[in-house]
Amino acid sequence: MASKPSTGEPGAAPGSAASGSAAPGSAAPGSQTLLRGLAILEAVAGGARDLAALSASLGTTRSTTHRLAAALVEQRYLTFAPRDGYALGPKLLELGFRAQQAVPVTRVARPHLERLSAECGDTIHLGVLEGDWALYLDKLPGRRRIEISSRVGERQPVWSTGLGKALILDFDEARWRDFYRLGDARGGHSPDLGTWLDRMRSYAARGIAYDREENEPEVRCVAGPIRDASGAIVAAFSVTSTVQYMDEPRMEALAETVRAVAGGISRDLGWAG
Amino acid sequence: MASKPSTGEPGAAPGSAASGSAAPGSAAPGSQTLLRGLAILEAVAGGARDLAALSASLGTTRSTTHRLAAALVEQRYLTFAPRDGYALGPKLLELGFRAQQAVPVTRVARPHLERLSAECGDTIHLGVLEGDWALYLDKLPGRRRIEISSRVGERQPVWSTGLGKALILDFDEARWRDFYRLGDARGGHSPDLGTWLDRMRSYAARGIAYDREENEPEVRCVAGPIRDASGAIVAAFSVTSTVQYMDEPRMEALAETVRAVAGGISRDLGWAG
DNA sequence: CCAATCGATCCCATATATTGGGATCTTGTT
DNA sequence: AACAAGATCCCAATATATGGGATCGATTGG
Repeated sequence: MASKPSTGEPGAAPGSAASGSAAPGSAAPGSQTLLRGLAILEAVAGGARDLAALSASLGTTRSTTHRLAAALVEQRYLTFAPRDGYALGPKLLELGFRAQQAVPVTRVARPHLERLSAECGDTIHLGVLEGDWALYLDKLPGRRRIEISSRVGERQPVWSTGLGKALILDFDEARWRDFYRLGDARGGHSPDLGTWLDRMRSYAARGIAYDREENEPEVRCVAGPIRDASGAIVAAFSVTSTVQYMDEPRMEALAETVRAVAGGISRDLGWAG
Repeated sequence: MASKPSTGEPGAAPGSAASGSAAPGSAAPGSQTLLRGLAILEAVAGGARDLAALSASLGTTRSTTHRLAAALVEQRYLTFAPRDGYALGPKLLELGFRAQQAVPVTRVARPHLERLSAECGDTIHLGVLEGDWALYLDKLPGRRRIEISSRVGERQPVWSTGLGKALILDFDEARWRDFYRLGDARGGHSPDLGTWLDRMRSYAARGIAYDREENEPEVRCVAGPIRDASGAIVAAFSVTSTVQYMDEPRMEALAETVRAVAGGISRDLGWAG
């Protein structure tokens, strides 16, 4: 029955509506004890403090719950303080930190972006904020005959690209202005400050950034922010094409897709949203 | 079933060795499956990539190992990629981050330490006393090309690190001796007891602890204690670098900075000093 | 000050979830 | 094309986890 538990994540089709809660029917035979132990971890993460709360949360008796919790405490996955009850333990700090180091954004994002690329056929970029610039880390060419002139390792101004704008979506207006001013130094701005800020506000509200030929004529893109476990934006990706493939309706449709993919990558980075 | 009745550790794990995970005499009955699952997590953290390595590492058959690993993958504690094998999963990132947030000191200290990090560019650690050990709760890498080998969630001996010494600055000499003796059990002390106590006295008087290559050659640090509303030392942080960036004059200068930052954090915790 | 209460910890016979040997399948290699 | 390496699946035997209840320690209230 198991469909394809192969590649890390199910994900399947875009717009996975399904709830995130554990599906009761999900097959996981032969690991009840382990699964219950992990459930305790998540119950504690979710705020459970004492045995009663844990027992209720996973539907086991006090004895069982206690035994499992005790094992987790002994292994330092949980801590237990007589007054305050259970809390997440140092081992989780350690493993979480290791996981963070071992997992570059590029590798995590790759499969997601490849799926997206196969689906939409446009050029996709992945990038991070480096100083005052947007740095391109990865690029998936896409199937269109047109070529987007950009290279991995290249830097682009933040204020003018969709990807750049997605990277600074969470910043406050003062910092937005700073980034806009960086453009003044080198060549003209397309939109004036007021217009640009208005757009940024709307992008921030929607959680998606657009680029409607503001940077180069004929070139449009939709970009989404990628968040880590802390919720901070650590990277962004953009879907780019020429205006002939990117009319307004399609941009709207893409926005949903981009949001979904961005969420998927973020979750793989530990984002809980 | 002529399985090995020994629940202990068979051979040494491949790759990185010597995690202190296996509790010596402590038997945790009634949670074998859970314990084995956790062992898999740590084996992967220690570098195990494929089923064979995992099986060897915890002494179970392929079937069992696979079933547990599959459960962990399904719960997103691990990821599995056909080519690369197993790796730590996003759930660990999430729980690790939550664990960090759950410790109030970490949250309060963060902004202060980030400011300090931006200013000095060295590696900064935050830690607390857990039993007889200094437990690292947070780490800010710093901008130097050198890398300090330490991990969040890791434990270090108190007597040998600047951070550890800062944590016990308020203790009396009897307890200082106790901590010094803990070092005897495992390997040699750099300074003899008398010298060490002399230094501790001077550190206590100044309210700052140093580490002048006592723990590792080339590595120096300056550490300050963090106090809560009661005035008790509840945490400490250290600024670490190699000797080339840390000559005597700079250590003196840093002492003032560290004292100031430590005071700032302490005040945020309700300290009135 | 003692009784009542709440929660954690421990014990043990029973039922059940887990185990591991091997068959099978998938994927990459010679 | 056949091989090899590793992952995945299946099933009977039994070691393993389960939970009801007793115990213990601490906190609250009368």
